[in-house]
Amino acid sequence: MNFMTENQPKKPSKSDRTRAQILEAARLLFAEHGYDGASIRDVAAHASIDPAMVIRYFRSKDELFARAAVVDLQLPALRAIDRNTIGETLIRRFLEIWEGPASGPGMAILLRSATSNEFAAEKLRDVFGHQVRPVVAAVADPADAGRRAGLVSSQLLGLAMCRYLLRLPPVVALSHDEIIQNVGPILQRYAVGENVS
Amino acid sequence: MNFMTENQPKKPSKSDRTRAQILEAARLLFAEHGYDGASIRDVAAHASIDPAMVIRYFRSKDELFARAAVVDLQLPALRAIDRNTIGETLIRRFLEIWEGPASGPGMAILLRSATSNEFAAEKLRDVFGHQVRPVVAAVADPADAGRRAGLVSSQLLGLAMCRYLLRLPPVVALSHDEIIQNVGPILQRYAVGENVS
DNA sequence: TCCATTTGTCAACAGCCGTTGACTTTCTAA
DNA sequence: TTAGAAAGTCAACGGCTGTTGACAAATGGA
Repeated sequence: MNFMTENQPKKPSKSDRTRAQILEAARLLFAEHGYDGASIRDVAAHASIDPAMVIRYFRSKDELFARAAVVDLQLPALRAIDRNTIGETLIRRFLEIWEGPASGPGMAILLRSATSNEFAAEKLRDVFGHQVRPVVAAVADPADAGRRAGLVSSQLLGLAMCRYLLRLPPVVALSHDEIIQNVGPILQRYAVGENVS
Repeated sequence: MNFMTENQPKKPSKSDRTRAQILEAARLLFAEHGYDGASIRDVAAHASIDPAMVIRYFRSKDELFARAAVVDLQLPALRAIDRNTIGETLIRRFLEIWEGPASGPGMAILLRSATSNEFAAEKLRDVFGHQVRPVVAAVADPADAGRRAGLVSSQLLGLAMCRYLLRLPPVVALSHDEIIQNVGPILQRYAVGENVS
């Protein structure tokens, strides 16, 4: 191990390219077939590499999944949030995350496996706690932030499930504008609207 | 095969009990660990039976899953629906389905596996098309029924995901009343409220 | 050029899976 | 009581899985 090049991003050595190829193939297959459904042999074949190399570069399938399941929602900075348009802001960002050209399949990876893989579930709860919750907390009474963020997440995860994983035809058919105009106000209400008990 | 007793519910023969035990164990394990996560050997052990018996009674794992994944939401009869309270009606029924003492784990079975098992996904789309959609169609313009039912389902599936499968703490902590009062109006709006484009 | 490190190939391992068939035990009807 | 069907047991199969170690090729600095 050459520890000197550890922090120097100068070296795009051959191994780095292979490593990236494996990770890209893994992200694609994990997103499409879930943790159990995507075998190491599948990933290797998709990256035109030997299965043993996958283990060499990432120590195990679990570690490969952990590396592949990194999610950064890049939600707006807390200071820049307008509480009057938080609902629309969230649903627009949601569409970028799931359909935007620059976004990877990070959320699909987590959501696809979260129902049958405890690590993925924990990671998803983590995304909620560290990325979604703070945004809601910035516009609502902190005492309510958890409940409000939970309701927001239930709507957004449900929409993602129906549109991208389950592919429920009427939900797939919705245009971006329809989604924004129908779901935006709901998120607005969950985040800062009237609430109960 | 004794075809004469086929339609006579008189005979609780030994085999019928075993068959029921296997099915119950299967429903429990499929609901908890998903299709891939629940092996036939697990089901057999849980039913205190030999794995070969599972195959004898149900011809294959796929067929066992198909028998276990039967869902009847028992939504209100179409004629009996009040369009002014459809939102509250739906969310109350939702809580009964998922937490009521008489309800089985049917929906959990489907939802747990729908992200990585195409049969479960298709079955879930079927429940939407044949059980949820007609109810919404009974209270809304039939031309909009699909879209409206889709939005309703996105909220309900998302809530189920967060509360029962992902177990997001703030969503688990919600009381029945909180859920009814927060989500009910949303479903009401999706089902019969103002809509766009 | 030469050698050491890196990168890649190949075959095999142990384990779990769904499924099968041969066998024994238990029950039931005549 | 006895023959035959039903119910249950057991060991094994082929296949796929993650993972490993021994070996070969390629690479790059001296």
